[in-house]
Amino acid sequence: MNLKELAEHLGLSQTTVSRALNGFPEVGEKTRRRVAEAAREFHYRPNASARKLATGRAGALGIVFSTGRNLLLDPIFTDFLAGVADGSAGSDTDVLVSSPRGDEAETYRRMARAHSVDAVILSSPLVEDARVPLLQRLRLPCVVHGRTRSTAPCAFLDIDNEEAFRNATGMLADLGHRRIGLINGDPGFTFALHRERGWREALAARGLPAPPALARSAPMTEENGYRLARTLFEAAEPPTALICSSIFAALGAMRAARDSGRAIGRDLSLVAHDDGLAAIRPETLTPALTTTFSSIRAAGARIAEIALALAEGADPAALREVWPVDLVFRGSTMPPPRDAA
Amino acid sequence: MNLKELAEHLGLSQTTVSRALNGFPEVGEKTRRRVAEAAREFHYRPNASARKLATGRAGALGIVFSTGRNLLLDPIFTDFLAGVADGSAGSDTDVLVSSPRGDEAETYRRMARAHSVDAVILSSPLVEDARVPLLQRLRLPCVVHGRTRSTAPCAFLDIDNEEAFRNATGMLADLGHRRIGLINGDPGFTFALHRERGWREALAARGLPAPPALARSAPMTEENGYRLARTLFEAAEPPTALICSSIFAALGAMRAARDSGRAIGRDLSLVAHDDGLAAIRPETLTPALTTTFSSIRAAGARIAEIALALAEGADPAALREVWPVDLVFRGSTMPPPRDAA
DNA sequence: CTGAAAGCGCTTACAG
DNA sequence: CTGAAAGCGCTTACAG
Repeated sequence: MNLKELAEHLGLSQTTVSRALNGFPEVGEKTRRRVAEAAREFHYRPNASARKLATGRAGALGIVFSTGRNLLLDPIFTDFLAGVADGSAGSDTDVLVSSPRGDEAETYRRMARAHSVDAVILSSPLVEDARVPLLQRLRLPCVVHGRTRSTAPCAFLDIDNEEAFRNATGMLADLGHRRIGLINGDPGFTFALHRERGWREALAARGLPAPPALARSAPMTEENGYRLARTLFEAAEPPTALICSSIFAALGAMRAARDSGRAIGRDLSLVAHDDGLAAIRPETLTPALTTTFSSIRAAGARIAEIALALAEGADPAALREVWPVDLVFRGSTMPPPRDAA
Repeated sequence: MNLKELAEHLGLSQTTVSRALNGFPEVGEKTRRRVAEAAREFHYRPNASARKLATGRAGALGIVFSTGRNLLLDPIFTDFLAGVADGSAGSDTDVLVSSPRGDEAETYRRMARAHSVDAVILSSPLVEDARVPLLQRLRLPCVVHGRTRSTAPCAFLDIDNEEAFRNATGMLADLGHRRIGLINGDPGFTFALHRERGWREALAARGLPAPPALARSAPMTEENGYRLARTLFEAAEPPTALICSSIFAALGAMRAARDSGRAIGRDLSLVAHDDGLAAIRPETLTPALTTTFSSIRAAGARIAEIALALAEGADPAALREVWPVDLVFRGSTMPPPRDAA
């Protein structure tokens, strides 16, 4: 059943039916009701492509899987995407994911020229991220999950990584730790930069050294968490506390601690950033893990809303948010052992 | 730049330009080259919505995040989706993910009536899955990742879960284990049913008992892996080997083993199913984990191809594949300890 | 408050 | 081998 048939059935014009369905104010109340009734009865749904062509809107938000960055490998992306899908479910806007064939830039160009999306969501931004100026040039509205260096005319939603890791580090220092290691994500990513900065500042504020050797980074897998923790433990003066940028790295660090005879909590304090992944809940581990927590799914939902607003022509400058991050204290953090202080 | 402008610039009709661009055979070679050249020069891209409207194809594959099932919580979904995106990258078909607003069935109805997708991909199928008959009724082609009970007129790609777990169980039994526990996914899912069947058959084939108490199931999180393993260990005659349906559950089982003083490999043999998640590589754990392995990303890519074929009108009956699963032997599996036999 | 008609940008019989 | 024209199913000035 299409609009024409529905209109004929009702003895109305397509114009009126279309207006009634789209909630235009000038349609009479009884007409509107009749139309709504019939639409329901016949399960009428406007053809998505036709509507898009007529309105000029693509009716979709785009996300490109960038093979280069660690996005693909990142299990938390499922939660993020679920959030985006949640956030856009209210509108009739689709979420369109695509894999770059060849060049990632080419994929965005294609999107722009084919008008297949109204706005783009950028994940895992680099400090210097070429996608931002590219999208600018293509006049494709975009919202960044995270931030890039330049406060380019771009919307973003980030969590306060700097403050989160400043707090976590400060808390550990206040417990008496003097050597606090950092197991971070790849240094090109803004979140990693911010977290290291938070770590460094908290140490500096307390007059503690922040030697580069204490801050390591690599893609956030279990294996890398293990490897980096081992490296840190092998130092002449190994850290008594560790902060990990992901729950996966934390798992690896816990394994490294065990392998080197350290009891988490007692011999080694551990804090991890938790994105709220259901598959691994830090509060259920032994011991329960102290975390900096922020739901990545909630972020995804809000990002979809922002993208939708941009698609409607909202001002990007007004759509910039930095969310606070909770520090959740649990059993994995204690004062350092006597002999290590 | 649109088709009309491009045609005017070339001094040709829209018809010819369209045909040249779409590779129709009747276009002259020089004309085709001229057109291709100009299209490249002006970065011409046909408007996606217009093309869709004209051809009647939606140019998209649909995936619905079903809040009810564990899909959302499943980190491996990222890998699957990346595969789907890979597999569809060659065509100009988008992958559209959506969150069900309200009823999941309603979401499919909407997709069907709005013609927003050409085919649907179904993840995490239940043994009895209402989505299959629904999609049938809506005449929306679909491909199942996994299987449902009824060999409904539906395409699918599954891995041979039964054979995989039969092999793994058989291997453990051949090493001398007599009590082999199973930590499985939720029993409503077909993969869980098949895995339990494989486990049961391998035991039966060797005259070993397969008491229901040895086969546990729950959503495959670290915590559940831990909890179920604990339960199994508390039995009068605890298992000397465990097979886990996911790497996350295996992580939990390893933790439970440690907590109960069991050394993996020596005191407790462990096998896990590995989907090929980059964040946790079983070969890098201590000890390296024996696994049944199948790349979920590769499956996603093939599923996209199948969905594309269905969208072109291919016969679903010809598009059914069951992939073999590798059994990769590593350090976590050994003969049981003497005193436990 | 309602309708006839143009237009969105393509594809594709049909005619030559 | 090429083109004029209809049509895909909507939305939306414009007129009444």
